[in-house]
Amino acid sequence: MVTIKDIARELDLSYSSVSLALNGDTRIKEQTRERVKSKAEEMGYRRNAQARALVMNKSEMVGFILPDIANPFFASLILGAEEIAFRRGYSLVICNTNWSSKLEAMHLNLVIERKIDGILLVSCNEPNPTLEKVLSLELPVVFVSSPYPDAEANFVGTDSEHGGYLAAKHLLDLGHRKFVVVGGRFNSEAISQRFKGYERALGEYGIPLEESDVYPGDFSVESGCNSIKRILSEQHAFSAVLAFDDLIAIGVMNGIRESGLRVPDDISVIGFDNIEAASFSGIDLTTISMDKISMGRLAAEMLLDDLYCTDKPRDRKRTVLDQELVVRKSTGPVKRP
Amino acid sequence: MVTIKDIARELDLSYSSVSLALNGDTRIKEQTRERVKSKAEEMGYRRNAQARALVMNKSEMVGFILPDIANPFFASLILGAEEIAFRRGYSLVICNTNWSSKLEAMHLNLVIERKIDGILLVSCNEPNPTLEKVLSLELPVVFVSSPYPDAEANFVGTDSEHGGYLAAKHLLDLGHRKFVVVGGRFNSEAISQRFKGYERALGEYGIPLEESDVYPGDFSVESGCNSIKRILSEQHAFSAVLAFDDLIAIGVMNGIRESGLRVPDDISVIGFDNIEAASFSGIDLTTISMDKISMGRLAAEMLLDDLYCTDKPRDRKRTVLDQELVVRKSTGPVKRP
DNA sequence: AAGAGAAATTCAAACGTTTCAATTTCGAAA
DNA sequence: TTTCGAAATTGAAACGTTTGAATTTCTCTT
Repeated sequence: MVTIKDIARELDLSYSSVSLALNGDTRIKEQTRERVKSKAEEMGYRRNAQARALVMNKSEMVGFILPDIANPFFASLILGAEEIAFRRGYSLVICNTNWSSKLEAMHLNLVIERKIDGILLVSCNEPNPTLEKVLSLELPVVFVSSPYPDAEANFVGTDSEHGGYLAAKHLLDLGHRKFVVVGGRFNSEAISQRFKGYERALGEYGIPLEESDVYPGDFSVESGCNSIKRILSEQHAFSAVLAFDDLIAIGVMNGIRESGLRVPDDISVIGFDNIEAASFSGIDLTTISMDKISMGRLAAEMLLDDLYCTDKPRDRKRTVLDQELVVRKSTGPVKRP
Repeated sequence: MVTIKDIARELDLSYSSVSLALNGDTRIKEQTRERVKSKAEEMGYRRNAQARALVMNKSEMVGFILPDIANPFFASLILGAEEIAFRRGYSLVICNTNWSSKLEAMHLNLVIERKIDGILLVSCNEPNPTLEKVLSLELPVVFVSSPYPDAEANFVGTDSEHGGYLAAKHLLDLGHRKFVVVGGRFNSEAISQRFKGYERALGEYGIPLEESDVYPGDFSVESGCNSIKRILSEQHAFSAVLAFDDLIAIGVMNGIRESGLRVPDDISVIGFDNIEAASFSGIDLTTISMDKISMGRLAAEMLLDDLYCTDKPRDRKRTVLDQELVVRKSTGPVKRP
């Protein structure tokens, strides 16, 4: 491997000169700088970011730890974050926790060892002592999409409670009065808040949400499909489904149709996130929409901004993005029997 | 930051002992090892992977460079690769090229500077001198999904030509004789091969594929939708659409339906990749299926295996995964007028 | 021709590890 | 007690940079 020393030897310069020249320091004579640069080019020199990071105490990498890379919602977040990170010379280290706080902890430790400069985190929000420890470090962390419950922490996302409210309100406006809630893990803060939003809307109509109306599961099409089939087999009386995300909602619609019922004629379904698939003709899912790519971008920007202003007492930042109801064909007025 | 030296001072040991102890070297007395480890724990020591990488000349990171993180096909590849990488102690650095060889080159340079140990690459296959240079390096590279045209290079993917053949053959078997091909960039090797597969199948029926039957575009729903609308407005005579991937195919179906026609009654559509959305009820896309997560896993395994066997003359490896036609409801027999 | 001042370059330490040869310590055999 | 070998520990260099202080080399002035 070609190093700075090799170039120095070749050019009969000290290696500090070479380093300075390569970094465009004007203390080095213009002509020498050029000589160094072209020699470096010629010899195929590539600077060693590790060595650089060691002495400069920053790696220009950030970690993005999230529950499920393949979930289109998170994939969009990554896309936005990667764009900004790359534009500012940073690389993204991606870690998939598969909704496990154990994996979340392992990944946190791993990226910290790697001396990444900051962390974007979609936490699965289970109690996690490692995360506590990390937050007490000097290392900047931005929570994305799902906020950190207690502590003051940087956050970019939406007002999930409000989103949940919007979703439930829409169904109520259509005349629905009996609901089931499908999917999700309740330890996730974003999900708890969505649920609270549902409850608030229903509360305005004096409708309680019983434990038995709620069917937890994974954030996947398969899980949504299985849940709704179980629900239908239980003869639960309901006219509308509140799904915690679009994948679940799509699964629910699959299940309903496979059971010989129609959406929305027999049952209305509303999702959450507005992933691309929600808009496909044939799916046409009513859902709560937000700009996921911007969310990723803003999160990365918030983190990187934090990295630039070193050692100043950083104050906590919060960015809450708009969201809105997108009405498609999966919801309709309740059928009066 | 707590370093090895701090522990050494605290315990009145040399820092080589501490290093050895921390790495579980048996030359250090059991008891000392334990003492060091618990002290490290107590002081909140985290080893510095940068420093380690510098001296060991390996970073235990691999780069994954690909065209579009948010495309579900690629997202699945990442998921599989991340799983294996993490399991073996490696981190994945993700880079999005947005189908631009310029970005591809920039990312290649960046990850090499970062001293990643190897590269997983879904190349956009445009001529790329930087890539040439990288391949001449000692650095292991595995091409994923889309092979490197000329050179002998590690590859994990499918036989795209065969896949293309299967797709076209299916439509021919259904009686279709007039086709349009929608989407994709032809510089991508995988796409060229799919196209060749189409041609071979049509060739068996003596049907030529004219330039005018082919509508290039992006790998996106939107692009597919726009293309088909243009095609329909041109009054092109055809009964079936060969789409280069599922997103395009879904867009095509959207466009067809929005134009008041039916799939497959009026026009049959076949995709490629079998992304999850293809199976959603309401989409039901006939497509060519392959195991994308396995593809990601195998690629990572191939790369990591290469990293372990250092300095042996590595021979080029190829893994070709099976693929199969999945018939759903987007294709049907041609309607005789 | 000397000296001042600026410009250009170099020195040397530092970043936090690993590693292997060298040294010290220890316990037991002679 | 001495000696020997094994066990345990240490020293020192190396990895490839950056950086501020120190030094050298110029270029003018006078």
